[in-house]
Amino acid sequence: MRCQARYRIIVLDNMETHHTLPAALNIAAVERDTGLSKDTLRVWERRYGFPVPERDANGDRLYPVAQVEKLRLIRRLIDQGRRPAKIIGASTDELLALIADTPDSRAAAATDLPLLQYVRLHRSAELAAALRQALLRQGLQRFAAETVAPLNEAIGEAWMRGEIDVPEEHLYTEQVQNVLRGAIGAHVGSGTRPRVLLTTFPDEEHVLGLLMAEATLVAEGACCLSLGTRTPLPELRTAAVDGSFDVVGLSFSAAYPARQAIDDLLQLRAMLPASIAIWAGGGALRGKQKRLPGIRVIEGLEDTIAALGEWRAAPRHDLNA
Amino acid sequence: MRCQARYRIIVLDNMETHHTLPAALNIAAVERDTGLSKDTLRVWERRYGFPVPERDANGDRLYPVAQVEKLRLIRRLIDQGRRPAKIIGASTDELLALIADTPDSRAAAATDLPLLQYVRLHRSAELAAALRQALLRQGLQRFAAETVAPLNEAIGEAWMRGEIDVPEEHLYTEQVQNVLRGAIGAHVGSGTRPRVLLTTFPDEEHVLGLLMAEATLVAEGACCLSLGTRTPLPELRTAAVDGSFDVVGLSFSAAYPARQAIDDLLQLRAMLPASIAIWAGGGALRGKQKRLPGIRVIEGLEDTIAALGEWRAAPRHDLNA
DNA sequence: CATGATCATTGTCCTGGACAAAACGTGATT
DNA sequence: AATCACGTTTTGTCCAGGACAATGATCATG
Repeated sequence: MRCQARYRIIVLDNMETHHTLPAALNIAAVERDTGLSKDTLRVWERRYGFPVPERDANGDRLYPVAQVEKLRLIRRLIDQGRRPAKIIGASTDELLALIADTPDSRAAAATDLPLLQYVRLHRSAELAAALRQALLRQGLQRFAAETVAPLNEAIGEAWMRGEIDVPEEHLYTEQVQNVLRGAIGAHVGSGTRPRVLLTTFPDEEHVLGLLMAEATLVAEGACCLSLGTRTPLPELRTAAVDGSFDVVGLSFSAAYPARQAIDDLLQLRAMLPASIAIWAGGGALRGKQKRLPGIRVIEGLEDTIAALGEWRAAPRHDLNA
Repeated sequence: MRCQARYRIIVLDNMETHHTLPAALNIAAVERDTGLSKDTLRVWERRYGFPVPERDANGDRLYPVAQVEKLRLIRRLIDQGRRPAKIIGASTDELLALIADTPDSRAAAATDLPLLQYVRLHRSAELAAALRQALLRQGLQRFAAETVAPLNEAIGEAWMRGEIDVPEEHLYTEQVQNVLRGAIGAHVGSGTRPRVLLTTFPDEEHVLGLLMAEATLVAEGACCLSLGTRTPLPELRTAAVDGSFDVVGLSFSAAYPARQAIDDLLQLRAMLPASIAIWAGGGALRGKQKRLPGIRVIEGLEDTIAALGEWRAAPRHDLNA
């Protein structure tokens, strides 16, 4: 089977066998590293003349690392809203210039956050200590809203501008998870209402938004159960109904296509009984409330508390359950 | 763009619009839900005559949920070592019988674990409380080795046997993460040696093995930095060298192809200076020590402590760094 | 029994064509 | 100025069917 070896890399030894770096990646590895599907990579080659990979003895594509780097830059710019045809012909340097030209100067201001510097410099111990200190000082709720949320945004923007890379983002996510999960675990609070089931749709893998929501809700005395990311819709329905939950909460990162988020939410709405509320929040849903009948759009972390208040103030819920 | 809607589902309204369930999934959704690639799905249809999806107005495949269910069963059996041609013609009931026939009767014994029952019954609060209690009773290290590890295995086997589903596994993973990460965060211990960089390769997304390793190491006074899952090799190299780590630790679930694990590890070994040790553990590597020169294979959690002892007893490390 | 050669199975990659959904641009309307 | 409606262009995914190498299975030999 040709691709059973899912991470096949061709190594070209230059002089010695020490410190060899992979010189070319097969199409599956490029798909993983850039997030561009194999079909997209092939159709770009056909249409725009880039990338133009080498071929191995069998005629399979082999992408030099330089081209993969450029693909990564292009991917970033497309995520910012640019279109492939406009940028794919540019040189690597021009692409870097485009990325640096992001008019979002707020990012530069946010750069002053000392915590962001810890991320940049890989100071994980200091980062963890500072996060924990902020948690103690602010309490769980304000910690999520006033420390983690802005930091999240600053990291996202730094990522867009290419100022941080995979390891920095991973490190950040790990440390925040450690702190948030520890704090969430400390709040036992079972048996209270409402009972909220938290998760994301199958194509959404970002976990921090979910954890922040859970932290906020738990701090307000709700009884939360998180299924983590990527729960298939039918399973989500079963879990919500069988567990007699009051609310299903969904989190969407800004990268999630808004249109798909709306479709998926309406689909879920049709699958769940009306007695179960649906709350949905995150970047993909800003200002989409009117298009989502039967769904409470959460506009930011503070709004979570408002939604909770509304639910508790609502005339009647089956309290005999 | 045809697949920009990555989670397109065709809903057939039977009578009312309430409680509609998706009747058929497009090929991308099936790929996500079953883990079988689009190419594999198409080639199976060509070769074995299953699955045989409907077609939409455009000629695109639409897989009825019944066929997706069967595909999931087939996938499970293949993961157990069966071959597609032998089982793809069987009926759903016959497949279920095959799964139930797993000779692994240890799973039945492990079923008695009370914690596993909490997972089965979605008793998340009780599960969390029991985990926390076990942690307090046993301490972090024994908790990882004597509670989490066996539970992990039992869950894995129950999954293979089809006794638990996506939400149960997610719920379990979430709760264990909450407890483990809280405990890991409590150990500060920076500045000690060795400095260990923990992560997984890009195709490995299971996080629990990594967390268990981190818990064990942290409890022994190592200075751990986890990058979470899926770190690309070049970035891993950079992070390890720039952060002047003594050890890079990799975790492999049992589902990771052993051959690929070996290739990837040797590749990493060639990329890192000899002064940085590589430790690798997890199901995919049982008994593979001899094929991996320059890599310390960790045979189980207890062996982690042994490896740590060996490292500390080794004649000389650059202590002036 | 272990080991090596032969054969069958199987997953991935290839080419080149097609199409619908999203983005864009334009002009009319509030 | 915004907002909306509409035609045009761009773009990502899907399709068919052929090919091949890596893996597993089978069988012969030491």
